Amino acid sequence: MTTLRDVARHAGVSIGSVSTVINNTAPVSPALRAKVLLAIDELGYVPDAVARSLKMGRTRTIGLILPDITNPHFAAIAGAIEIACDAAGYSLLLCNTMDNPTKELRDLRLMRTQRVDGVILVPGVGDGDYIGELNRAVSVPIVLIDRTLPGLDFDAVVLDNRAASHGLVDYFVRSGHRRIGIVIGPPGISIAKQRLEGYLQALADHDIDVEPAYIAHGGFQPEPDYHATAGLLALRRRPTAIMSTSYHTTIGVMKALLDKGFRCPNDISVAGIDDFVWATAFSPKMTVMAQPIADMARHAAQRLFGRISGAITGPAEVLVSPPTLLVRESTRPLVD
Amino acid sequence: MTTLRDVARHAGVSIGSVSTVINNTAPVSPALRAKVLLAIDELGYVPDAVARSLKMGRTRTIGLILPDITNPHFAAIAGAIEIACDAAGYSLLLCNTMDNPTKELRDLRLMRTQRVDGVILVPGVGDGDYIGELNRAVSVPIVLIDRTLPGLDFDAVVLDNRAASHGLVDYFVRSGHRRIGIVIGPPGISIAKQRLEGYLQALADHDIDVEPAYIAHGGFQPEPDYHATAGLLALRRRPTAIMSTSYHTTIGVMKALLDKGFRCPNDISVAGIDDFVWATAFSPKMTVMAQPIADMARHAAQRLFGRISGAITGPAEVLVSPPTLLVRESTRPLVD
DNA sequence: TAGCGTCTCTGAAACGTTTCGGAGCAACTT
DNA sequence: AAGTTGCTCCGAAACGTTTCAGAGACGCTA
Repeated sequence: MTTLRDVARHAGVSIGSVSTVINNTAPVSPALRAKVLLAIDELGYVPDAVARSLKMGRTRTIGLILPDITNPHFAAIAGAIEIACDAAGYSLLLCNTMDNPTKELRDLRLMRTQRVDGVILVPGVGDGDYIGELNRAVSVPIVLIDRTLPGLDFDAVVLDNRAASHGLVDYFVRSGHRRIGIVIGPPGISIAKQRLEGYLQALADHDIDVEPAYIAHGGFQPEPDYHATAGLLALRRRPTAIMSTSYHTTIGVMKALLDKGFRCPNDISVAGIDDFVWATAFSPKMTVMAQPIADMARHAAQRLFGRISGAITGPAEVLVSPPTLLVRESTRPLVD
Repeated sequence: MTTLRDVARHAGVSIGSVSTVINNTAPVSPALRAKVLLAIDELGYVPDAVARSLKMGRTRTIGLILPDITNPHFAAIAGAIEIACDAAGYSLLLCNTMDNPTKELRDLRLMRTQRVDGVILVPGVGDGDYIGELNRAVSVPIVLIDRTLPGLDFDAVVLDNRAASHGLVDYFVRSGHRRIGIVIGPPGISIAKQRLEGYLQALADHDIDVEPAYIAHGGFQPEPDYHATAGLLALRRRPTAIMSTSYHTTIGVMKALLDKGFRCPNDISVAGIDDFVWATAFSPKMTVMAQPIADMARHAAQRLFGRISGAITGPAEVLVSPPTLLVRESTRPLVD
């Protein structure tokens, strides 16, 4: 590995001068610059970010901690953040928690030892203990995305989850449905809680009594949500419409319908939260509440960069993004 | 940020002793250990990986460069590699090339300045220039995954692409099809080339003449592959079966069928390469050649770790993994 | 008692940068 | 002619670790 010293020696100048040329942090004579550039080229010198980070006290790296990169929803977040990082000159350290609190804590600590300049975090189900650890664990700016945490003032950018499920219920009701089921995730996760609240509020707004059996708890995973849906379908008076509350949930729901022999939308209407490229490639094309996921991720990244640079100060802000209803073919008006 | 020095001072011992305790790299008295551990705890000291990396000459970080994390196929790779890294005590630096050679080169260089210990790379369409740069750009072990590069001896783990498309054609022929179309990606990418070869070879093996019009070139992206498929469907004597050669391609193909009013498999059979969770959640459930993607990724990671540690030496090896045919409902025997 | 291992621990050098006080020199001002 | 200013460039300190030669203390043997 060739170092600054090698370049300096080869060019016959001082180490400091080479550094100045590389970062052009001060005016230098054309002659010096030429000599240095030539030496760099001849030796194939590449600066050492590790040494640089040590000296500068910052790594130009941010950490991204999310539950599961395999989930297209989080992959979309990761993709948008990577682009933002690239544009801003940051590197990206990726961690997958698998919704495992222990792993999440480990990842958080990793961020600390790795001295990242900031963290973008999709928090999992953290108990009080976890939140304390979180506050302690990281001494750099954090911005939350997608999910949020109670009693924590971090910058955050999230979907208007209540509006999303409220809107879905509204749409169902407008189409004549009144027996509306929901497949929802674990209540420990903020979005599950909020999406359920939106559902309940919407029913109340439409003067529809809540039927507890219509609320099926899954796990935001295809498998448990499949079974949750199966439960809904086995009901004597089953719902005429089901709302799915996440990408993975939608897979579970649709799989259950297919396996149990229900046609969608003929026998039952389904709408979900989260859009995806293949939502229009198969039958039925899915009616969904789409979230501006790329924008949200971009915004989270910008906010983090602002915090890091000090351009943004002041109290934490949470940006709530509005969802968009995309009516397609998995839903239809209820005709008696 | 509290340092080793702070801990040492607080515990009333030398810096070196603290280091030895932390890494227990030499025997120390119980008393010393206790004092140090207490001080670490009281000060909330966290070791600085940057300084450590500088001193040790390695970062315990590997780089992952792939075309598009948003593509579930690559996301699956990333997920499996993250798990392997976590288990082996490595951090993961993620880069998205978007199949842009310029960006890919930039990412490669980033790996070098970041002093990662190794790189796992899904190479894009690189010309000769690129390969030279690649060799020069990185001085650490590289292992290729998914795609490969001509005239480059890096460790690699790839699918048996010829067998995958050959097997798909075999299956179609066994089902009575003889007019078999293919939607294929850009020939610059190794897997596109190999998958096309498998297709051609299989046709030859079955004594079926190649119909050039049945070979539709897309881009391994939903959009161009949609149009490529539309071209196939507009043929006077259109294929009775279409094989899709990637995840994104399958989306394009199925979307085209849906939009153009063809029912699958009734009007036309479709089978693809790459399985995905939602392949069984919608209609039709897709017949696919699945690849053992998680195993492949794990293997790539292990191979890289072995190269880094020096446990693996010798010439580059490429591991070719066999695909598995999963017959579902997007294909059916041809009845005349 | 002197010499010698053994066991702990200390202190300093080194990793590759950035940064900054100051040296050297030429061109001005007075 | 002496002093001042401005422009380049140099050299060394510092960032937080790891590592290693060696200092001290202790118990043993001869």
